[in-house]
Amino acid sequence: MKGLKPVKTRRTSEGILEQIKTLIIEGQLAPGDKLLTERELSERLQVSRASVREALSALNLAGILEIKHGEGIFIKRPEPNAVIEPLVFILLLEKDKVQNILEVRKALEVEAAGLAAERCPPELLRELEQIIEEMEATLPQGEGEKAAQLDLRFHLTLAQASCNPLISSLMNTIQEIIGQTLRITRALWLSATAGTTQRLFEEHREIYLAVAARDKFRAREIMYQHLWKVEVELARLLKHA
Amino acid sequence: MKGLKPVKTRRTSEGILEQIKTLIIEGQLAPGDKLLTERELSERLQVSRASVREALSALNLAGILEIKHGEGIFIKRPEPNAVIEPLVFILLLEKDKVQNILEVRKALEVEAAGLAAERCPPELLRELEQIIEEMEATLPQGEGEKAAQLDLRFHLTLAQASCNPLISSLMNTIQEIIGQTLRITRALWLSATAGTTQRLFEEHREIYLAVAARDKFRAREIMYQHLWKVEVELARLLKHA
DNA sequence: GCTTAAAGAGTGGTCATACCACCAGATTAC
DNA sequence: GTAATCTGGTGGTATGACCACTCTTTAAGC
Repeated sequence: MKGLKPVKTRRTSEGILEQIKTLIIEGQLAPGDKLLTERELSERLQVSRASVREALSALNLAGILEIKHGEGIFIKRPEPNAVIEPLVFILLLEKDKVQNILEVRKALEVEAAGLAAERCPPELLRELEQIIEEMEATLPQGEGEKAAQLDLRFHLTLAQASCNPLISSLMNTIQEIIGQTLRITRALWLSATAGTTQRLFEEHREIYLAVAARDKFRAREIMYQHLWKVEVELARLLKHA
Repeated sequence: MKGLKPVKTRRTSEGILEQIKTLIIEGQLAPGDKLLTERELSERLQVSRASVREALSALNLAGILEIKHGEGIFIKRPEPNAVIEPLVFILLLEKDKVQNILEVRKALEVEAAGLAAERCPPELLRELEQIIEEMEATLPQGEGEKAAQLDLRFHLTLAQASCNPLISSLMNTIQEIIGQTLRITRALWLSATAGTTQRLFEEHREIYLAVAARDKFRAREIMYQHLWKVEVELARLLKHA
């Protein structure tokens, strides 16, 4: 029967943390709020303090709670970091699955490009223009730290210009994961992209111009082609690494 | 200084779980392996069993360990589901922002359609074909439970056909969240989609045909148009709800 | 009367011990 | 030879004690 899941909550600590999560999801606890103390939870739930601590420890690792020694336990504002750590852990163990995360990134970036073309506020459009100008100014220097920084700035600003905070958060998360886990030495990457700086710049500029022209289909198409080429190149590098 | 993070490991249980994770990342512990017992860990690490249990509880929630009462503690094979739970939590907290979730779904579905056109295995292509046939057979019945089930099956099978387990898992999750959180009564939805069943069917069929023809750009384009219309319609409904 | 230091209360953190419940393997009985 | 029982080892939970941190209150000194 689809939709039914095996009953898996069986440890006392699991029951405790499910209740706490439910309170948060239902809005009865909001970020910044203080949770009951360990002793109060223990009393209310009729369980030992050790079981309560196990549940709180798990929620702490999951980034849901912030525990302050001598002060109390506070609800954390959910942030991408809560998703990053498990993802990084998986990617560290299954490095060949980087391709999967790159495809998710491509999906989100193409959508962001289209939405940015629809919604980009003027100040972010100016910021994109400025990034493109800086990219052009650094062309004679070839690849380097500066070019990489500008590339990242461009993509993250575009995600922000989508005016969808979920996409923006996911993009921030994914870019950080990719940055942390790709096992490509800088020299290898730089040698691989040698001669393509001009092309990358032109593609970035075309994305910007499509966004500026409010042409969402063109923005999507160019971003798709741009990232498809990047994926192909990275797949080639990974195969020979 | 970029790359440096505040030293945050300070609780005994945090130190324990970091060591266990390091053993796994370095390959000294592999999925399926049995971890030392709680009492052994307590002895080796010179900490109490309660601290060990706190660490293990956290790793259990994170999907890294599998704890079997009376048997032992085993290393789990990492799976995308470990990522899903924190992501689901974030999505559930921002469920009021359904529009944002729908845009993330559109991004993933369009990418899945393109990848499915490239990679769809024959058995899934046959399954898609069968779903399309069942859709055609139920057309005279109009909207209903059957049509909704077929719609969901179509989209989830397409996600599976992308051969990207991350996309597939995310899609499963997002569909479930959308199903849980959309504040649209069934009657309202059915009345809103009255007269569009034929169009929805035709769009699904065109997506299938594009996938069958291995035309990834067309698959992407039709999926994009399909979901864009759904989003527009839902936005209209939400505004009047 | 104001400032500073100490005390107190409440909080989270860790530990030791005891006992329960589950599981797999070994042993015994038929 | 097979099934039932026993045993030892495992995870699960509880209780109580004490430590360390933080904030508030109170008292002492100027």
